[in-house]
Order: sequence, then C-alpha cells, then structure tokens
Amino acid sequence: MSLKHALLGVLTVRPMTGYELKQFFDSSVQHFWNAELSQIYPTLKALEEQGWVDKHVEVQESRPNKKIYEITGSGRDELGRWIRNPQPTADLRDPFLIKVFFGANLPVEDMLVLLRRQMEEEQKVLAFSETVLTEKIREGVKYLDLPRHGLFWTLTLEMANAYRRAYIDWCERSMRLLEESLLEDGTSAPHGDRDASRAG
Amino acid sequence: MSLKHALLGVLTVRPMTGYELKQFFDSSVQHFWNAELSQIYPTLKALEEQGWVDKHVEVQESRPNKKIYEITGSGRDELGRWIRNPQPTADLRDPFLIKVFFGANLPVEDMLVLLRRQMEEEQKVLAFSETVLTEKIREGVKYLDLPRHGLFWTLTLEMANAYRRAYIDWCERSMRLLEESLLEDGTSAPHGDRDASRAG
DNA sequence: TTACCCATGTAACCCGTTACATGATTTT
DNA sequence: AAAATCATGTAACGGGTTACATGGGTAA
Repeated sequence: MSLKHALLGVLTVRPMTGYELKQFFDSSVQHFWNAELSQIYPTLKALEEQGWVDKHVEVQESRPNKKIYEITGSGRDELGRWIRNPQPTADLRDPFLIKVFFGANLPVEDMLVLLRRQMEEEQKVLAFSETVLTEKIREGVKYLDLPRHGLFWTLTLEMANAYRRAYIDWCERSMRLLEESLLEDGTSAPHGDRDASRAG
Repeated sequence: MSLKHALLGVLTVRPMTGYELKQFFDSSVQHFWNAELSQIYPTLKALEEQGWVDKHVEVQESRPNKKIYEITGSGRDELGRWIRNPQPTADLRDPFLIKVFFGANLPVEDMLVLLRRQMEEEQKVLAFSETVLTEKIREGVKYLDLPRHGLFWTLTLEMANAYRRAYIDWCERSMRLLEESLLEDGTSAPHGDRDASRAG
C-alpha cells in the first residue's frame, strides 16, 4: 500500500484534513495517482495508530468537526525509509494491449479504428497534461512557496507525458504496420470476410 | 475485469485446461499481464456459467481429471464486442513516481541514487524483453502456426519496450537535471544537511 | 430550487495476491 | 532425496471503487 506514504508525503507540505488531502491529490498527483475519501479516512486512522501522524480536532458548528493531521518525527523517518526502499518496476497492465494481442480475431480495418481512437484519447490526455496540469503545478509551487518541490513535481509530470507520447507514437507506428499488411496481401489479414464477422 | 476476456482470447487459439492457460499467459502476455491459477479456475467457472465456454472432462488416473475449456460462438461474439468497446486510457500508477514527487524531502544525492537504481532495473527488464520475450513470441507463432497473430503479439511487446525506453530516458534526463541543480546553488537543494537527515 | 461545497464516515463489492490443501510422476 | 511438473481447487487478506448515509451553507 503506497497510499499511507503518499499521505505522509502530502502532510510534509503542511497539516491537513482528510478532505484537504483529497483536494491536494486531485490537483497534484492526479496524473499518476488517485485516492477516494472513503479510502483516505480509514488510512489516516491507521497512520495515527502507528504514530506517524498526530490529530487535533477543530470544533465546528453545523458541520462535522475538522480533524487536522500533522506528520510526526517518526512519520518523517518512515517516509524517508520508504522512499529509499527499492521499488520493483511497475508493470504495464493495460487492457487495451490485451485487445491488440488478440487483434487477429477481427478485421484489420476494425483494429485500425481502435488504434486511432485510442491514440486520440491519449492525445487529449497529453494535451490536458501539457496545459492544465503544468499550470496547476506552477501555481501550486508558487502558492505554497515550495520552490524545491517544483522540480520534482515537474519531473513526475514529465514522466507521465513521456509515457503518453510513447503511447501515441506506438499507435501511429502500429497503424502504419497494419496498413502495410493490408496492402501487401489479402490472404494473411482478413478484411470484412467471414472469419471477421465470426468474432464480432 | 479483463481476465475473463483475456482467457476467451487465449481460447481462440485452441481449447485448453486452466493449467495450460496459465502456461500460455506466462509465456506470452507475461510482459503486460499476469494471472494466478487461483484466479483462473473460478473465472473459467464463471465463463462456463455465462455460456462463453464449453467444458469437457478428460478422465485421468493418479491425478485430477483434466477440464478442457473451449470457446463457444457466443464467447467469440462477446470477445469481439469487448475488443471493439472503447477502452479508457490506462493510468500510470507507479509508486516510484510518488517517491520522486516527494523527493524534496531528502538530499539530492539520495534521489540520484534512487533514479540510477530504478533506471538499471528498467534496463534489465528491457533487455529481457528484447531478447527472451522476443524469441518466445517468435517460437510461439511458429509452433502454434499462427502467422496472423505474430504481428499483433509483436506490437504489444513493442509497446512494452517503448514504455521501458521512455522510462530509462526519463531517469537519465532527471538525473542530469538534479545534477545541474546541485551545481547551480547549494541553497535550494539540500545535500547531507539537517533537513535531509530529518526525513531519513 | 437545484446543484455544488464542506466534512465526516461505513458497507459492499471487485479484483488480485498469497497461503493452504492434495498427491502421484518425473527430473535433477 | 529433493525439487519440479502436472492438475485441481479453497480461504484469507489487501487495496481500490462505488454506493450509501448525514446535513448545513452557498452559489448558479
């Protein structure tokens, strides 16, 4: 579970409530991580039980009391320990690749449509990342006055962008290869024939 | 759940037992998907209940009977339907990026070590992919006599490789940027100072 | 008046991994 | 003698998503 440590990480910025942590997530690590409130609240409880955060309650009227969490010394130690710990390489677990893997089951034209659509989706996400998210990070660094963090935040966004670009390139190359296979021969790649309709 | 459809996909190659499906997984989609037997067996049961596969039992002595699963017409329909269905872009959910995101909490030197180690791991995986896995696919296509599948199988491996290469490049660029930040000034990036030991 | 913001949570469910259970046969 | 292969499964646990529950204040 990395969520515990992700929360500890955010709490190094400043003490926050669960609700605020969620907002921070949504506006910062959104491009490579996500967390729901229903997961954040119990996790904060666990962090408190382990002594990695302290809680203090701010009483409110006409809405639930705020529970403000602050990282402790042992919390910082744990975060540092975790960061330094070797991290196994993450594997690509993308259902779209399964679809491509079994692409021989349908006509090449259909696969071309799929690849184009997927590429366009990736392009949208990339464009969003290069504009909105980039700006969000710039603002965040400025607003929170954390110049040292800016570089690292930018690096993670860069990785996400590099991934999207690699994906888009791959879609293009794949489409080109499929188109070539269409031109080369009509026997090895079915287009709109019986075999095709069988799997659709 | 994509496992159902991944299994259907493999069963288009030929009828198999759960055990054989696991072997096929390990030697083909391994680079971007994985499945345990403990998950495969119940899933096959579910596929049978949905009428997407047929089961026939081959009695054996001195070991459990083989249950051979074969994809049905409705199974092929379902597979085609699923493949054509739009697939949301997969998100990068890599704990290593969280570590980088909060990299400002420890000395730049330590982050350089982390990046180098991660890069080397990715290089190992990539090397394995470019040699062993590439060969496996070549053999698989030949052995199963499925020339049309070869192209698609190669494409998925190419995507996995492209991802690893992008990752490696990103590690290199990140290390270079961090090194520059070390040279530029000693104030904005702590190296071995109090702040550093605090989070370690 | 409808919808969103604040602020907390619990419960159910889904998917995946790990551990446990059985047990003959074959290879090292 | 030990380990891997064949061949089936169940149970427990972990982590994440969705749905459910509450309810006042504020903006469209």
